[in-house]
Amino acid sequence: MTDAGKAQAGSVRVRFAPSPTGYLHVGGARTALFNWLFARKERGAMILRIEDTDAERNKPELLTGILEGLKWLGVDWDEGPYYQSERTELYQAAGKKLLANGSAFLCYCPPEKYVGGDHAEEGGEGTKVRRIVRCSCRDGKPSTPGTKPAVRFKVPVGGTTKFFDAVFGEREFSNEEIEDFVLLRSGKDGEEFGQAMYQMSVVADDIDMRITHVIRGADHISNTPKQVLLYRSLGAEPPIFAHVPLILGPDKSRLSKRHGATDVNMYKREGFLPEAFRNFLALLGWSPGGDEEFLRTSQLLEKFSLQGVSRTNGVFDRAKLEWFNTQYLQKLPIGDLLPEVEAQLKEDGLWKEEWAAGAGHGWFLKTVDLLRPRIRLLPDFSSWSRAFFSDEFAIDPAAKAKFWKDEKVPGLLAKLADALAALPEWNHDACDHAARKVAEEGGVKAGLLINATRVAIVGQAVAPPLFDTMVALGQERVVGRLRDALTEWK
RNA sequence: GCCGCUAUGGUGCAACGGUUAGCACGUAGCCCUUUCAAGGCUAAAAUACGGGUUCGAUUCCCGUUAGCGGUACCA
Repeated sequence: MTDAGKAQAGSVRVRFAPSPTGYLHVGGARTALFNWLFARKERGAMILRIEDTDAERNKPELLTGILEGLKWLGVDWDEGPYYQSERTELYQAAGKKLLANGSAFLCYCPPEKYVGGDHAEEGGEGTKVRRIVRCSCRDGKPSTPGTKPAVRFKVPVGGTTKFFDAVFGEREFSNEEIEDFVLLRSGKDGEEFGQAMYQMSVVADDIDMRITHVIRGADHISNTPKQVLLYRSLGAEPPIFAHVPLILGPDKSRLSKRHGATDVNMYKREGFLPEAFRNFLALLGWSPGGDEEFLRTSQLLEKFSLQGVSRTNGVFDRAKLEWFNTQYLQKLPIGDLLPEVEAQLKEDGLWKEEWAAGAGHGWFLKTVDLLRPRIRLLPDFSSWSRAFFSDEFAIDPAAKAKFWKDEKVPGLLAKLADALAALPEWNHDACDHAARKVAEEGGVKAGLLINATRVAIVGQAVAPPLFDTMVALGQERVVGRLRDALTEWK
C-alpha cells in the first residue's frame, strides 16, 4: 500500500480525478464540487488525483489551469495531487495479479482488429458496430511470435454484474454486453507491458486509496460494470457509486465550446463571484428538496446529499448564473465583497493604497456599497464605475445626447456649481436642497438638472442616486467636474 | 445498429399515489422613481404520447417517441 492508502481509515473518502487533456470544464468543476461538498459534509477526505496515463494526449501545462479553477471554486483537498504517471508499478502489479489468478489473459491480436468503426454492411450506412466482444486469445492458445501481447480482462461468459448507485439506484448489466477490455497496453521495446488503461488504473487507485464513494459524471455509467468486475477479481469490495447527470448546452446537446464558455477560468476572468458560481453550479443537478435556492457555501455544506442529486441532464443557463451573481453582489456581507473589488481595481490599475485602511477604507467601503446594486460583474467596478475611483473618465456621447439636449443645461450647471461650492456642509440633504433650488429658480423640473448633473460628474446616464453620488465624490470633485463639463459646450 | 439512462412551463428545480401541479431564472405588463438596476405586484407558460395497475396517477408498470451516454491498446 502506498502513502495514499495509509491516511485516516474508516470514514468517507472521495476523489476528484481530472485528466490534463484540457481545461477545467464546468462539468468537471461540478463533479469536483459535489465530491468536495460530500467529503466536507461527511467529514471525510477529499483526494485529488491526476489521471495522466495517456502520454499522447496529456498536456502537463494544462494542469495549472485546472488547479487554478479548483482554487477559485474553493474546492480544496486533503491528499494529493497524486499523479497516475508516477504510479505505474501499482497498475502493472494489479494487471499481473489478474493474469496470475486467471481473471485476465494475454492478447496478441493486432489493435485494429478490435477498434470499432463504420460498418455499413451490418447496420446500414455509416453505422457503428462493435466488432468483437470475446477475444479468441482468452483461452490461452494463440501466441503470435514476435508480437508483444496486451493484457485483457477475461469477462465472465453469461451472468450479470450489479452495483449500487446512490443516484440511479441498483443497476444490473448483462456480461454479454461487456467486451474483453484491455487492462495493460502491449509493451514497446524492452518493456513487458505498456501503460495501464483507464479501467485498470482507476480501480487499482481507488482500491489503494480506499475510496468509499465514486462520484463522477454519468458518462461513466457503462464503465462501471467493468470496474466492478475488476474489484471482485482483485478481491476488493466495490465502492458506492454516484453518477451525476451531464451538463448540456441550450440546444440540449452536451455542453461544449461552441455553446460559449465552458472553461471555469473564463468565468473567473469575466468577473463572476466564486460563491455565486458555486451556488449556481450546485443547483444544476442537485436540489436540497424544497424551494430554497439562494444557498451560501455553509448552507450547501449543511444540506448536500447524494439523494438530492437529479438523474436528468441539465442545461447550463447563463442568464440564471448572472442573476445569482447580481444577487451575491448585493447581498454578500460587504466585508466579503471588498477584497474582490480591490483585486479587480488592482488588475485595472485603479487601486489606491489609501483605501486599504483608516478613513480611506471607510470611504472605499461606502462607495462599493453604493455602487454594488447596479454592478453585474466585478470588472464593472472599474469600467462602469470608473469615475468614482479615477478622475480620468470619458463622457458618454449617448448620455450627453440624452440629458444635455435642453439649451438651459449649461446655465443650470454653472449655477449649480456655484451653489454647491458655497455649501458649508457637504451631505446628501444639503446637495439635494441646493439642486432643487437651482432647478426651481431656473424654472425647470428637478429631474432635468439632476440627470444633466449626473452626466457631468460621472460621465454616464446611469449611476447611483445623484446626491449619494455627490457625497461619495466629495465637494471639490463635484464642483470641479461641473465646471469642466461647461467646457464641453465651447 | 446494439446496450444503457432520462423525460414536469423556454430554463433550473419542488410535489417521493390524493395540491386550484409550487418556487426561481427568463419573458410581458403595472407600481415605485432622479437615470439604471434592485424591489413589489400581476400575466402567459408544463406533467412527451399510448396503454395498463389503482377508488385515485406527475408519482408505480409496459410500449412508443425523443434526447443523452457508452459501444477504443482515450479518459
